[in-house]
Amino acid sequence: MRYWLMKSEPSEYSIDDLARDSQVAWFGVRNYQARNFMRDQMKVGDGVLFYHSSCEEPGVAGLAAVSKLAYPDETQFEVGGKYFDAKATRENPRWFNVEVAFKRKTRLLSIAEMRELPQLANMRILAKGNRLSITPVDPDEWKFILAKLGV
DNA sequence: GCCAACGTTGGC
DNA sequence: GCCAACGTTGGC
Repeated sequence: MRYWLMKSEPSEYSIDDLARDSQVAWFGVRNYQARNFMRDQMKVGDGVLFYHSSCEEPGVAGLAAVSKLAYPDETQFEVGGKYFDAKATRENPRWFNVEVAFKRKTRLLSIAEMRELPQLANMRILAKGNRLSITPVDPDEWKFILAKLGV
């Protein structure tokens, strides 16, 4: 069992949206590293920190879990769509997505607060210039964050 | 296979 | 809205 942090812009899809939907396909990822995490490493049951990015108060907003193994991202085939990829074919898909299920909303653990916690100093999300939308989380970091959030 | 140019990300 | 950092593209 592994742990992950997944970014989403709340104006696009927030923790409240996930609470409403219960489960969501994590489509639209167009970065190879993030794709590889989903395709090669994420397993059903893995823990997910749901992170709000590009918003007024960025930070961890809730918890989710991987609920379905990776499969080809349907949006790569949608001609004219935002996520269309002309080089992808059904026989040889390029992009994949897992699905994640809602666990719970938490108080916001802001990036500012995270930066002040030495236990989290090595998190990818805090590294300068980090842009990866999916990053692995250490079991120790996961435990610490859950304790911090009183979960 | 190099690398400059370009587009995107995302905190501030 | 700014801009640093990064990934991708494409000419050579």
